[in-house]
Amino acid sequence: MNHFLTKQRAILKVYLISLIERKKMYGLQYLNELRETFKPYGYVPKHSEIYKALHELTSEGVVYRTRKLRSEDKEGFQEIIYYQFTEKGYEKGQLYKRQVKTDLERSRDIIEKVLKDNY
Amino acid sequence: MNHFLTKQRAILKVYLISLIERKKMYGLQYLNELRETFKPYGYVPKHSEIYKALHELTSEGVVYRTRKLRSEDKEGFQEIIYYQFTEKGYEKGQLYKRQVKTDLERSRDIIEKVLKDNY
DNA sequence: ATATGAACAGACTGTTCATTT
DNA sequence: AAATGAACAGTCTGTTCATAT
Repeated sequence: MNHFLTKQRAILKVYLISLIERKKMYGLQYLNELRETFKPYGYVPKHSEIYKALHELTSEGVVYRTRKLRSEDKEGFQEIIYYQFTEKGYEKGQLYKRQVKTDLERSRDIIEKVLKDNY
Repeated sequence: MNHFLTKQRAILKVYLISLIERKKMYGLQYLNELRETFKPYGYVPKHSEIYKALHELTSEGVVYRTRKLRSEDKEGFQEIIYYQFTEKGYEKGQLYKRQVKTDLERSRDIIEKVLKDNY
């Protein structure tokens, strides 16, 4: 494993864990949240990335999915999928976040060093 | 162009430009320098990355190559390739560094935000 | 073993297509 | 149009192979 800067997938997963801590949401809601989050930085997450991140958290046993039918006024029934922590999910999520934190700090240190060394 | 964190190729090119500003060197010398630089961060640049970065700087007209024969005591003649700025190379290099600086600062801001938002 | 380079493979991310309501 | 998902394509990086001294 060669380390450079933190991968975007890891960062998205950290945000998703934090969001799931607060509120049970579904895919496109997370997408919109995260697009708002990164708007000032010119980074626009793609929907496939969010879904892949959610799928990973699911297969890693951090969260589980519940299908629900969204009954809207006009439209019919649209199936949406909510995510929440499994029994051990919260702890697993915290562990993952801690690991990524170390990686983020290392990345920040690298960037600081690059700026210091070259400018 | 979607922006997330700065790519390692860009960072290596910035370091190479800075190194070429100071001293005319050849490929594996840059590699060793950069391995020392990133040693504390667990990142070990690969030789192919350095060569690709040098090739890019060459085809972008920032540097040019000069072949020299290294006559060592025991060994025979090993051809090595030195890099130095073209006529407009220094300026081009500075321009590139400025562009990457903006990107590095944005990346640092993103990482700071991720740390602030999730921990 | 040092030095350079290219070919190939794998990982990561983005774009497009498919399906349903 | 909103929502989910998968397939496919492109890019970036790492590993391996080739060549020469």
